[in-house]
Amino acid sequence: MRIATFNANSVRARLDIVLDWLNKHDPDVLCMQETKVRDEEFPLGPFQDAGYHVSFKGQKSYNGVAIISKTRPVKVSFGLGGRNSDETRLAYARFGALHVINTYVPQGREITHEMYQYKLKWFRRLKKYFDQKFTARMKVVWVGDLNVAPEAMDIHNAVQQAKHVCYHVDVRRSFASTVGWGFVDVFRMHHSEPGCYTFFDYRQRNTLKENKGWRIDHVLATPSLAKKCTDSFIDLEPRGLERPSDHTFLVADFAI
DNA sequence: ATGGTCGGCAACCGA
Repeated sequence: MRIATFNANSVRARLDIVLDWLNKHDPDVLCMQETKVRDEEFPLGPFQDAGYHVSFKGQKSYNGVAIISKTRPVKVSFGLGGRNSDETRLAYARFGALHVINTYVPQGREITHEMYQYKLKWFRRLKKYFDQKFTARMKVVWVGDLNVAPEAMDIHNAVQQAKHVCYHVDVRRSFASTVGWGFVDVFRMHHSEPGCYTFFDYRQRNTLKENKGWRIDHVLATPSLAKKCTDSFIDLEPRGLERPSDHTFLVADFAI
């Protein structure tokens, strides 16, 4: 079972990249974030033609999540629940005993911005969501653009980023608390080396060439599932293409 | 400190 995640930054603009990638890497599940499209305009046909089922929730211009899968999920839902459920930031799908949660965590904008507080709160709400819906003994996988570099080794220039909304000590604590609900970072499980990144800012030059990136996309699995993770890797290739996304594809393989 | 580049969408906002 291959599970992958990709922040598309517009599923329509990256459609060819995603379809080519599906064809090449043959994942069972691909979670996408920032699809940036209303549901009625989602390019469903091309995915169906490629043999995939798609569960999606989007809006105009911003956010939007999709779970692309070879089999039809038993159950699908969107959002954290409650007020400001953020349905275009969280997608859930169950495949048999496997529970997949795909999130596009709020970026936070600035440390002083109210969206940063919203981001910290989002991690608390998400932990509660896990508490209410699952137990850490179940096979749960949480993937997506989580907008947090958990450790210094997850950014090329950590010392300069102490006040960045994706690395500040408070956001790392919030993230760690939610991870502490019962998740294992399966990418780190297979890669202890530094210099592994999933995001390369294209507002700056040569970030990919000089490997100046951030590891802010993640695959996190509960222990019983993590135990079955045979490999995880980052595919940098889409960054080298003509119309790259700033994010890469992150893959995890499970012997289930 | 600033600006750099994208995508959506039609002026800027978000990243």
